[in-house]
Amino acid sequence: MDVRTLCLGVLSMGPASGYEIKKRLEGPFRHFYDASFGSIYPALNRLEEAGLVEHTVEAQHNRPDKKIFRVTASGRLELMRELAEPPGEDRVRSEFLVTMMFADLLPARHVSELMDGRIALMRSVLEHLEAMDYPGLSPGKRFVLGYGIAVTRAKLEYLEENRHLVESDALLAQVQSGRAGSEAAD
Amino acid sequence: MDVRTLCLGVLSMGPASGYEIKKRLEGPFRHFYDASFGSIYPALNRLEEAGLVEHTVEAQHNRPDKKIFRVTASGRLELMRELAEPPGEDRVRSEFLVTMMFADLLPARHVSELMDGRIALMRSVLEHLEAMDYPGLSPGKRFVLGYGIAVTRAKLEYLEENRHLVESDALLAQVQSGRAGSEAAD
DNA sequence: TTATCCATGTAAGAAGTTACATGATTGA
DNA sequence: TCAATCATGTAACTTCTTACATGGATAA
Repeated sequence: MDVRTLCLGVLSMGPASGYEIKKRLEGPFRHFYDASFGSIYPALNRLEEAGLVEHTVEAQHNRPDKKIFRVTASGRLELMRELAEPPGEDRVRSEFLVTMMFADLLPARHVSELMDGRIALMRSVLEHLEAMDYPGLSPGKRFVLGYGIAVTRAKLEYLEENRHLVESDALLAQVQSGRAGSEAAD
Repeated sequence: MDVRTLCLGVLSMGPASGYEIKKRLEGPFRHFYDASFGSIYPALNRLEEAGLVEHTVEAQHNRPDKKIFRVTASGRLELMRELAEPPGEDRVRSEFLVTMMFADLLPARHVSELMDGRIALMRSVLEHLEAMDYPGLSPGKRFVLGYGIAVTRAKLEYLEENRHLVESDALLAQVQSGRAGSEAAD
């Protein structure tokens, strides 16, 4: 599964331009898949070459024409074929967690600031997700959205309840073992 | 932050060969960062060129020599510099969630099987993580491990309590609106 | 005045994966 | 007998990101 399939999927929910696809990916998708314009536009052109989507042109005022893409019949088949394949493993890359893993190498103040920022971020993500939950969502969207909400809540709770593990303990441990500043400072 | 930094971080917790680094990344790291041999070995060589790590050779029986890497003083400085930078956004790519988003395009039986597999996977991940939680972990490791456990539990609970959203409702909705098989069949 | 939104696209480059080469040992 | 473990490494390839090009309209 790649950006091509993702575009096919988004288009299966309704026609859209490349620009709109990108915007839609910033909705509930955002938290489990991302794509840039630089990958979406070429993906759409390749999908069209393969006959999986087609487009009509809509004129714009002082702007490049808008290309509205639609999935073709064979595009729908191809999407189902792709979705029927066993999904690959999740790929996660969190620089925040890597940083926390090595929190004892950083000044406690810095760790606290990171933690504040992270908690604020999780709160805003949560608000954002909760605001999307209106009646009329497809079952798939509702499921995935609920998943995002549940996971984000768990993260937020965990951060609030366990930040002390990396904020004070690490520094205290250093002080107590007399290593404070011996390697890190200056 | 890339595989180079990650290797530097792993090595800051103790000397290791490339092979061992890979194994260690399959511990608590696994769930928020991944790297293959094809990226680790070149990364180590580049780190060494830059003077951030150095290695000693350990002879093996009928095997390539084992190269044990250690972080140098400037390597530690570089690691701290990297960790001090604001962490980039999390990147997540979950084919499972994409598939669930479009669950209504798939046979309900298939969705159920996917769900069973996913729940089993989450359970084994959870067991695996819980088994790692022994006294003596660094605060950073404990924090990150607890995070993984909390998030995995939340996922597991959500899946168990909400799988019905994509297993029965979607199909029922199709049947009820008389669209069953009109597009998907044949 | 500066940034953001709209709108498409290309080109260069980064980063990483997969597959291969080599090969003995150990366990199922 | 087949797969996995240990052990390092390279090369080809895929995939995606970043930066650029274009440019009017609108909001801060």
